[in-house]
Amino acid sequence: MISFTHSVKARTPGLEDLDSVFKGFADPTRIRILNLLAAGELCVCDLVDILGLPQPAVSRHLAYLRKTKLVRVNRDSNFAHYRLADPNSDVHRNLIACVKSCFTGIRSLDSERRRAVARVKDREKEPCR
Amino acid sequence: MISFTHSVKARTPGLEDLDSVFKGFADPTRIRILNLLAAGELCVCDLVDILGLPQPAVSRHLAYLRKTKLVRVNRDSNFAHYRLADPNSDVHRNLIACVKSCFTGIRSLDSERRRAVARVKDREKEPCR
DNA sequence: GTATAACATTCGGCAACGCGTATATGATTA
DNA sequence: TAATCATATACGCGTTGCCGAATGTTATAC
Repeated sequence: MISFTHSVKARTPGLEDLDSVFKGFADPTRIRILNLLAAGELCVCDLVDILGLPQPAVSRHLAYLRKTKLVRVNRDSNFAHYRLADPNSDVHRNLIACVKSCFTGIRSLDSERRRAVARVKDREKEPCR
Repeated sequence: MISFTHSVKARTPGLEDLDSVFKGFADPTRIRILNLLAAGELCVCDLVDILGLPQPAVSRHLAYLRKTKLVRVNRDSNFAHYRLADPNSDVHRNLIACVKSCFTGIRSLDSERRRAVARVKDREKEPCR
């Protein structure tokens, strides 16, 4: 018998799913990344630029976020465009809503988010240089 | 000059606070504990009983949850009664709401919560044997 | 005072994490 | 083909997290 682990809708979420989602949020850098992606789709170079962190650090956290299914990638030739994944549980949905509303008020996140919004807007005109 | 680190209201929350809250949720056992405490106040012996884990394990996770300010204790002679702490940020508030609503539907959590509700009710009549 | 009960803390080991540095891969450009 | 750019992964290392077992602490019971 084949188990369709991809058909998210079919499976009732378990404790492991919850745990995984929260672990995705359990790091300040990843919180910053999720906050930036709340602005829209960004490529790794944008994230590196705004976060001011070494590229491998960002890439590793993105890998972690991919594993926990909190983000998804669009690969366009040699650019990787990341965005928030569509939530697959109530908790996930709630946390994404949290990123988009509750996170405002944390000063460092606010200013970064503004930069992300501007960058997303730029990308609409000129796609990643 | 004295810094009133205790007057929570005064300080605008930072990234570290966010991180701390999420780290509190980043473990399946702690998620289970928070889920149980959503039913009301419980003593350690109740938690040990319902979780079916060794007492030191529960105690250590409770210490962690205290450190992250997600729970608070009432010590009554030789019993320790734990309850969810009053949220001190939007994110915290949102996550507690999440515990009370979004967590329903995870089967293992549901059944444990029912046991917790019953236990809380028992305690109203007969306070911790 | 001794025993016991309810919790908390410590220690030792092991796995997971986060980071810096270096390197690999794959597409693009010269 | 060689060089370069964007991104990912590997390696080594210090840190943190979790667990079981043992021990501490405080209060009640005998």
